[in-house]
Amino acid sequence: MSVNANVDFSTRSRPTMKEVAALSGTSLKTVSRVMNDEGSVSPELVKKVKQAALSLNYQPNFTASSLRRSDGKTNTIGLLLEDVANPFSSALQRAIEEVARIRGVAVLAGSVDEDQTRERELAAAFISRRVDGLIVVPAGHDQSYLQIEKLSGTPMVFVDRPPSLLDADSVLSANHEGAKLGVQHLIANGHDRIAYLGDLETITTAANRLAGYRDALDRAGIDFDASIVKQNLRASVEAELFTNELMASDYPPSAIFASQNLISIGVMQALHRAGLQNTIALVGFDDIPMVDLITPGLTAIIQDVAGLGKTAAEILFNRIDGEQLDTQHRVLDVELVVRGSGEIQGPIRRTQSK
Amino acid sequence: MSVNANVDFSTRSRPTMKEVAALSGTSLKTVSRVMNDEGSVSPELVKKVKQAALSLNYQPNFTASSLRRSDGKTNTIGLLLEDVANPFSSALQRAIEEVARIRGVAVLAGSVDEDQTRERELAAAFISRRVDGLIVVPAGHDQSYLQIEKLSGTPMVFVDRPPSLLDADSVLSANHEGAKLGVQHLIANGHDRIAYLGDLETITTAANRLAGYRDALDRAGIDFDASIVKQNLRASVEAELFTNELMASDYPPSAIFASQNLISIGVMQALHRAGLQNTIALVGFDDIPMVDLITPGLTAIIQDVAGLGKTAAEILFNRIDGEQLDTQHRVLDVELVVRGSGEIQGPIRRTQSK
DNA sequence: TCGATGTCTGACAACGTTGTCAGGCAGTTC
DNA sequence: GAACTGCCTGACAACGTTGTCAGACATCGA
Repeated sequence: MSVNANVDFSTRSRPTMKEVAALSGTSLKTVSRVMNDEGSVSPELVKKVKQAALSLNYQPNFTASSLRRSDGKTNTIGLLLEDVANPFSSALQRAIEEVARIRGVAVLAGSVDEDQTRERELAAAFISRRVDGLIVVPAGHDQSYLQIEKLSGTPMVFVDRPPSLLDADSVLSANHEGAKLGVQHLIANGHDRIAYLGDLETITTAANRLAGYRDALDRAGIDFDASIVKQNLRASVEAELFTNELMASDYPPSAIFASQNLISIGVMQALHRAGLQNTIALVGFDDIPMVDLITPGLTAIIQDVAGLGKTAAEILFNRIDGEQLDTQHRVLDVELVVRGSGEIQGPIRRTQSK
Repeated sequence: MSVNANVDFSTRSRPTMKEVAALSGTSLKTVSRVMNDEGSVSPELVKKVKQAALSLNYQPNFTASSLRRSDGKTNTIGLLLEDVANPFSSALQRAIEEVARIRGVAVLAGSVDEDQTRERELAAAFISRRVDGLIVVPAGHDQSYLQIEKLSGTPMVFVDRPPSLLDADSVLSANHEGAKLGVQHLIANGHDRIAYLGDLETITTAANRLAGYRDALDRAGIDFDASIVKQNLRASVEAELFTNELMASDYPPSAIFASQNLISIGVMQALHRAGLQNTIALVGFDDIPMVDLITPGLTAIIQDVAGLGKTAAEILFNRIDGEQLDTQHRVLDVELVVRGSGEIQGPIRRTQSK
């Protein structure tokens, strides 16, 4: 029984342990032991089995293995992202992949597109594949459908937005604080008429940022003026148009706070086209890639996206390892990065800072 | 035997068909039939089974199912990308996801980071999970390790770069043609001293772009000058530094061709800092997000990234469906987008075009 | 009334692997 | 030489599902 049997791979289906056992003249179980480096196999047999496996080009079937193993782990996790193509989601995915890779865990990722139905479908697709855990940027406002799944033992961590109607771990950015910080920065630079351009108001993150904006105004004794606040802007173009409206109005603001990067882009576009980029101050939430080619640079509140992903992954893997902690709620600091657009002076002279 | 039995989920492990069968007073096989909508089950039984499944919150185990099913499909594909976080990769991922979603196929994605070892490890990780197919942006220069896998029946499609030492489908952009087009555009605008700043020369794509550059020069009768050609630039900063060097040299070029977006950014940064952005012409390969905020805008050769992903996914799924075609080699057109930086006139007056 | 036909159902084996257990064998101890 | 130990090996069942097949039952036609 030669180990170097000439095998025609082209007609062969994928070999199994059974075939490796037959070729090496040993039993299925011994092959399994060798493949899992169990150590209780004599060196000669190990060698024979490995040769046979090599000559058949045996590839272990991890799905069969995880079905049988007592831990039942698939070494696969699922990611529900807003849109894998947007920079926030893909940076998150990358950070999570980094942690997963060290543990030999593969990552299933999918885009939810702010659609509740897709969120549920994707979650179901991942669950039916028995992922060891889920990391979710929720779109809908009801994650109770995951309750039973969580009780069935699938750990899950929410990122960027908290879960609704479900008690589960979350890792968020300091949205309220960040927006407050940005608006206070504008106030400190002499502005008291600051527009707010925001995302879909149903997104918790967006709501928190608006609250931060209001908080900053309150503390400075500035009245909230609904006429210079616009939410539910879904694209750069919408932000651009509203900025144009603002600038054409009787009493335009001297500064703008943009709650999100697509909105910052729209505002910048409008200001540049109107030649107002050095007149109207702007602070944006979220960074924009390559923003330093533009003058003035965008003063921005920057999230630690990699930190969000890494933290979420670490919590998830701790849970997967069986750690029993109370529900975790982490909030990561954001940072104000000064680049010029936020330091354009407003009409009011003050020495106050922070 | 009530179907509405009160079950304590918190201590329960995930229910199986067996339990659903027990609760509904029928057999395992009948449950299976109901779950797969096989139709040959009487309406009353269907109802009973569905109620039992619902009350236990039964979730099918797709991995067990695919182990047993005769087609053996996991309805999962694997993506080997350069880096899930870069815009090219994530746009590709998104386009592929779009096609996969329609078929109920989930997507495993991982970053290879131009590292051969990671490429092989990731491929092995996906193969051991028995993906139905692979889409690969190869990093190494030897994909022969996938030969046996391909013969074992796993379809695979290469994107952006062709496979080496392996006969397999590929979907590429017209890199040679695109670079040629860009350089010819500069020549048509009066330039005859055009620098070339390029990526790692070992990447096929980069090599093809350099060849396109040389081709355009040849056709215009311009000599190749190695002193204004620099390859292996791995970051924007390196491109920026080399641009500075070029501009400080005795005989600086009047135009630059940047073979890739990170390089374009570096060049733009250098030109802006030196105040030369309206003096030195620039054409870049690949688009840059939000490039229209910068003046002059970047004239660029733009790839149809979504098209690459969609085409690759379609070829892959055709193979998965068992289609037996010759190896496919698709090349997608690229487009020259005029935005200003490439139309800065050079020293030579010509009326020649194309 | 009988066999033939069709519809629905369940027992059983199987997918590729690992957990459990018992058995064979050599070495050690009394 | 019997009893014990430890090491190595393989038979068997099991993970959760689906393919195969045969059986139960009802219906139909002659």
